[in-house]
Amino acid sequence: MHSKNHPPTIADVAEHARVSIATVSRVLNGTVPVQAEKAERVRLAMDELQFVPRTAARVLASKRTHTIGLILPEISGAFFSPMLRGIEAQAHTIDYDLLIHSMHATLSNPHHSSPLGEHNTDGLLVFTNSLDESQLARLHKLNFPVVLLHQTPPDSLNIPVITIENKDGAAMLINHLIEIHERRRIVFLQGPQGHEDSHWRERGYREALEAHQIPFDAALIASGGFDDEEAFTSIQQMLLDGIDFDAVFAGDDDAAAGVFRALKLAGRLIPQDVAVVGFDDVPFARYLAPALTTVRAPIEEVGREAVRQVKHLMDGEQAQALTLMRTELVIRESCGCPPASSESIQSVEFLSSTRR
Amino acid sequence: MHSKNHPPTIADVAEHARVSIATVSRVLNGTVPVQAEKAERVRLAMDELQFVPRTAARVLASKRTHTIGLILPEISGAFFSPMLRGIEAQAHTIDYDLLIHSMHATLSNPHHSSPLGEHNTDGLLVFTNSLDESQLARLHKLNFPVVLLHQTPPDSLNIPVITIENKDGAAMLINHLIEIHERRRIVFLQGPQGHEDSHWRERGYREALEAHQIPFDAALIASGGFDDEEAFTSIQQMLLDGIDFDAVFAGDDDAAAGVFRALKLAGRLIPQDVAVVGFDDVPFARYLAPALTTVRAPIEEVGREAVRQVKHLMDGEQAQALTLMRTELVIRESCGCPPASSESIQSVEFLSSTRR
DNA sequence: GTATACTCTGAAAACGCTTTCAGAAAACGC
DNA sequence: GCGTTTTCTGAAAGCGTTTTCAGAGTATAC
Repeated sequence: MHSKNHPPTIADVAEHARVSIATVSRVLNGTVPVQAEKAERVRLAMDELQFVPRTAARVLASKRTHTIGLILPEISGAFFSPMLRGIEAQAHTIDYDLLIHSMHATLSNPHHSSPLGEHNTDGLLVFTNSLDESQLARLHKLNFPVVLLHQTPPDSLNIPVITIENKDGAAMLINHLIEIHERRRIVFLQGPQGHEDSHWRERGYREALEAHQIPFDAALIASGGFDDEEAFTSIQQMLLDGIDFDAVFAGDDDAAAGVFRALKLAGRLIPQDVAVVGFDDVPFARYLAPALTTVRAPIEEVGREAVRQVKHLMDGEQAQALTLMRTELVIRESCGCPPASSESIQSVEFLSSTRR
Repeated sequence: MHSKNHPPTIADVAEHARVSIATVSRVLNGTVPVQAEKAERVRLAMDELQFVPRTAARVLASKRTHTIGLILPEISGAFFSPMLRGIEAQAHTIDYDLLIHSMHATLSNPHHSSPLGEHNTDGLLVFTNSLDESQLARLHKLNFPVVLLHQTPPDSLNIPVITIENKDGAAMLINHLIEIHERRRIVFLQGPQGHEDSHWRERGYREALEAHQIPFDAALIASGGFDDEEAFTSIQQMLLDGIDFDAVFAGDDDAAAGVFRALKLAGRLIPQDVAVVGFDDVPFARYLAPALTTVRAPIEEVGREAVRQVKHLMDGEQAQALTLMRTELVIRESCGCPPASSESIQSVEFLSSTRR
């Protein structure tokens, strides 16, 4: 027989089904109607031969990769998982593959040509701090579908952005700290250099201060890097420097965890001595003790939306220039509020009904 | 000029550099020496034309995709991020792309042909509970490079596995609970159905019990799903059922978090009333209160090693049939131990030197 | 019953690379 | 100097699909 040990190609299927390869291709893609009987023969042949079309050949011929690329600076932090989850889920729904590329090494070794880009993917999701302006400009000039995550594009380029209401979220947090808990000396821990989320959170922080006539004090600003270790070190240093503060806005939840550790190690009570708030509401935020007051960012939804927008672009449609997702204050205990009433009532009822 | 609006191909470069396309290909891949002067011309032309080789064409011609596929059941939990980090980093180091595919939707819709596999990737990393036996068998028969993560293959197939010392880790935990903290009624929260890590952890749990002549009590086994919500519900139910226990081995750290919540809600003190231990030592484990005693699994290293092994396979070499990574007991406070002495000493010193 | 319009089909031309093959040129051995 | 290697190079043949093009039937309109 023709049982070569090569995997079957479309030609084998065609021969087996006594049709042309064009017809096989057509039933494969459903592009054009095929006579029912022949279509059945083809389907049968594909089954028998265990035919799986070669992606590369398809891509080469059709010029579409059916793949979305995701570029991020590095894979770390509690933030990352929900976001990828959203992206992957949505990509899957629209039947696209997902190619992931982190820049951690590439930056140091720039000659290492990035394989992501206009020929491996139909569209790109670019997380903040991953690509520099010139690279973005090049892709944009090529009219290549790109969507930015948590990063507004350089002025000249109108690349769609998905991001969240950082400023409002931060302001809500700081307002709460000032108005409800009467904090005045609030530390802000900045995120990584040039990180836009951090920029806007700081903006919200400053505006909230200003709105309450609290003068801005540069001594209360430090670097947290959206990372618990860095935040830990920063707070330790502030303590060492004898800087006086009664609250910390940690920049994000990961950093908040580091703040918790530094404060506890130093014997400061949270929230009595120092209130601490984070940002993102990552899964573990509720599990810090005291439970972390933070701002809920719809991380997973950001991922989904990004895929939706890049799909528009890939389909040649218009995409939304800016998608700004609402954030929501999540009050727990690290700000000084009592445990959520619903939970405690439930707790009491639960206890009374179970303790015999 | 010949400034078509199509992106440049190897032919354009060849023309520009006045050489044949074969020569261009050769300097591109460095397969065969090329006269220095010509090579330079080619490189120049590539630069000027901003030439980027089409991956699909390369793949089709060379039959190698330079891509590793990762298949997992779903993207969730704190465990996921470090693992992906390891995989991505190592893939990057050996200059491979990474294609990610989660099965969450595919399972419900099996006709949705999985695009990962023998034609999109040169090798596959398969996380536990992602592919069924028949699919594994097919890939194995094709001699396709596959490495399993946290899952031993069906008997007949000798597919390399990377996993961790679950049984020993669990036993260490239980021994500690019994010997140091004199716990006798230890709950075990199982992971997802058919999850091998869970199986071995239970094995370790049972053996440790047996070694101390503590009878196994089926009432102390419940489902935790490696997930905080599920663990929360399970413990709540046990409390409701009036089951008596003095410790919980949560199956993994995510579940441990859920256990914490259920216990606190019910007013049980950790570790006084109930000791709690987890497994994995995910980043947030140290931030639970009390800090979680757990077992450190080298998650990131598992990812790296998996890529190394699949690389061997892809290179036609032999791979290690079983890679069993050592786990390590991480004693913190949720078992009943005092805060780590090194930390508290440091803390005291720190305090005394900073408090003026 | 013929002209016109559809519907379906196969041949063949891309798609943009890698790789084989054989030849030209240069280097070497004696 | 004249064969014999060795080194480099270009022509051309794939790789396995999709897609265009034109043609063969078949249905529809009159």
